[in-house]
Amino acid sequence: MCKKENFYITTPIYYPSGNPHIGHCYTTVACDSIARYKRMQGYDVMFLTGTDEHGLKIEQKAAEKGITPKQYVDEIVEIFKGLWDFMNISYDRYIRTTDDYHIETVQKIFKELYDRGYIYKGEYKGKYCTPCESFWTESQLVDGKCPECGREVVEAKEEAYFFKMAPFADRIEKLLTETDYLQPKTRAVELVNNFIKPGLEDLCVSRTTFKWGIPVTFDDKHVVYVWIDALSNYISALGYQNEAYSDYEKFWPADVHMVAKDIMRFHAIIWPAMLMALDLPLPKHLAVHGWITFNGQKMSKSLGNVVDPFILGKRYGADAIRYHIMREMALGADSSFSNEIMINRINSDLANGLGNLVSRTVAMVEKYFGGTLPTERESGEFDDELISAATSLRGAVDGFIDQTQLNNALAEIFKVVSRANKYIDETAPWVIAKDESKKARLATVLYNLLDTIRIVATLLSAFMPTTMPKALEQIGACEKCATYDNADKFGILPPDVTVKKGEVLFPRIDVDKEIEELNSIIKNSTGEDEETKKLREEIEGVAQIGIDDFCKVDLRVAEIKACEPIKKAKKLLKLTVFDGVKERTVASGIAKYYKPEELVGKKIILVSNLAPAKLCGVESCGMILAATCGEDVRVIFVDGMPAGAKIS
RNA sequence: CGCGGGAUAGAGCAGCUCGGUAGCUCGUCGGGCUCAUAACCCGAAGGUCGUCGGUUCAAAUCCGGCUCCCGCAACCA
Repeated sequence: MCKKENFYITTPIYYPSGNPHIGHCYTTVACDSIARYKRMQGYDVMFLTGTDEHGLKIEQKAAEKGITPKQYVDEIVEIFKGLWDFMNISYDRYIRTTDDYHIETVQKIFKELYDRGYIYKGEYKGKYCTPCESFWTESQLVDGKCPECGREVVEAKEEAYFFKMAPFADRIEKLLTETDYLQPKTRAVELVNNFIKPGLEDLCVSRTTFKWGIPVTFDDKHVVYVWIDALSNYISALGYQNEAYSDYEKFWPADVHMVAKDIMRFHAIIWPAMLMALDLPLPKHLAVHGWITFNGQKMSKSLGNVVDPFILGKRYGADAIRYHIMREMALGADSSFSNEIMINRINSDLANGLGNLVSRTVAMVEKYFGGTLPTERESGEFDDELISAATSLRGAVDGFIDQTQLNNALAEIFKVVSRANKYIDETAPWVIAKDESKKARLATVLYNLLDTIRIVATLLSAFMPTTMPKALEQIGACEKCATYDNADKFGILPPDVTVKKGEVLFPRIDVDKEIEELNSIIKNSTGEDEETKKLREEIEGVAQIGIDDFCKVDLRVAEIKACEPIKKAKKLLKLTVFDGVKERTVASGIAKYYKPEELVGKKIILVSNLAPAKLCGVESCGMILAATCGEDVRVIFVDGMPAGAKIS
C-alpha cells in the first residue's frame, strides 16, 4: 500500500448567539458524511468544526443574562456539542475561537500582516451612535438616524486597522472564474460583478468599541474584528503559528470548506486574500450550499425550533434525519423543508425501499433455508444486470462525493436498492422455492440479494452510521466483508452465509398521525409557543421612553393625493400626500403590498416631523405608518378624519 | 437600461453545452404478486416545455422582444 493521502474538511465555525438549528445540522452532517466516506476510502482525514465566540452581539447577550461572555458561550457550546453527539458527528477536532492557541495564532497573523504592510492604521469614518456605541455606514442609517435605536448619530472618526484587499483583486477574480475553487461556479459571476469589479474596499479588521475579542498585541485599545479572528480558525486548528497542534504541514491546504451561501462572500474573497497576503496556499474547494427553507420561508430562530433536530431525531432516528436533509439538499440551491416532505421521504426510500428490501431478503433466507444458505449455485436470467448495477455503484458514488453532490450520491445508491427490489419480482423466489430441484437457483438468487445489500449498506454507512452496521449484521456480513475495498466486488459474503433477523431498520411512519402530533408538540412544548416567546423578548427588549420623547413625534392624518412607483426601486412607492397645509412627497416601502391606484384618496397616518431623506433619488419628507407581520404589511388607514388632524 | 439565476405533468426537479421520440422522484388511477415494514413489481392518465417573434427540413434546446418569480447590490423613512 502506498502512503495514506490526507483529506481536510471543515464546517464554518458557528456563531453561538442562539441554539443550533437544522441549518447548522445540514452543513455539519454533510461534512461528516464526506469525512466518513473519505476515511473509509483510506484517507487520513481531519474533520474540523467549532464555534466563533467573539463579538459585540455575544457581549450584549451575555450582559442581558448577567453572566460573562465566556460563561454564555460555554453554555451554548455544550448544546452544540450535544447535538453533534446526538447526530453522530465524527469531528476530529473542535475549535473555539476563545481557545488560547487560536488567540495566539490570530495575534501572530495580525502582526505579520501588519509587518508585511497589508494592515495599516487608519480612520474608520462613519456615523456614530453614542448610546449604542456603534458605527454605521451612510447607507445603514435610517432617516439619518441610528437603525438600532433611532437616535441622532454624529459624524465620528475612530481609529481602526484596515486590511488592504486591492492587491489581490486580480488573483481572486482568476481564482473564482478560472478554477474550480467555487462550487457551484454559477455564483462566481455574481461575486465578481458585485464586489471585485467595483473595486475591493479595504476591510476594517479592528475595533475599539467593544472588548469581547482578541486584543491586538501592539495596540491594546484594539480588538481584532471578526474576519481575521474567525477565518483563521481553519489554520490555527492545525497548529499554524501555535504549539497546540502540529498538523499544519500535513493537512493544509484544506480540501473542502463547506459553507452556506450567506457566508460565501467571506470565504470566496476575504479568506483567499488573507492567505495570499500570508503567502500560504489556498484551499482547494469552497462548497456552497443553500438554505433550508420552511414552507418557502427562510429559516429563522423561531422556525428553527419548529424543525428542532433533537425532536425530529428522537422520533425518527438521527440517521433518518441525516438521510433526509442530505437527500433533499442540492449543492448551491435552497431546499424546502416540511414535516410532510420529510416523512414521505423516510417512508418511501428508507422504510419501503431499503428497510423492506433487507427485511424481505433476510426473511426468505430464514424461511427457505433456516437462515444459512447452502453452497450450491445456479446462475440465471437477471443476475448479471443486478450484479453489474451493484459493482459499478462505488465508482459513481465516488464521483459525486468528490463533487460534494451528496444528494446525487444517495440517489445513485437508491437506484440499486430499487433494482434489487425489482430483481426479487423478476426471479420470484417464492415460486422457485416450491420446486425442490431448484434449491441451488434459489440460493443463488438470495445470495445475490444479500451481496447487493452488502455493497449498498457499506457505501451508505458513511451517511447513516448508526443503522447501516445493523443492516450489515442482519445479512451476516462480517467486518472484513463490509469494507470500501470490497464495495466494487461481488461474491464477498461467504457462500454459506448466515443471516440474523433483527429489529426493523426504519419503521414506517403514519403521515397524518405524525404531522398532527408534531404540530401539537410545537404548540405545547414550552407552554408558550415560540412565536410568542420571540415576540415577548422583542417587546421587552425595547427601552422605555417618557411622554416627552413620544411627544417629539408629530403624527398627523394625511390624504394620499397621488401615488406612483419609483422606477429604480422594487419596494418603494412615491406618495404625494396632503398634510392639511401643503402637499409633500413621501417614499414608502410598500410597493409589494399595494397598487398605486388603490391608495389614492385614502387617509393615512403621517410622521410629519421626520427629517427628509433621499431614497433612490426621491426626496422623502415624512413616513407613513403601517403594521408589519412577517411578510404581511398593512398601512393604517384613518378614513373619515380630515387631513391635518393630530394623533395622540 | 445595476449584476446574476430561473419559468418543463398536481408538487419538486433533470434535459439546453453539442437542435432530431420530453425524462426522473413523489402523488393519482388501473393491474400483478404474496417473500416483505398495507411494503414490492408492471402499466396508464397527466405537459401548446412562461409569452411573442426569428433562424432551421426540424427548437424545451440557438437568436431577439416581452411578462412574471428568486438571489446580490441599492432604497423597505
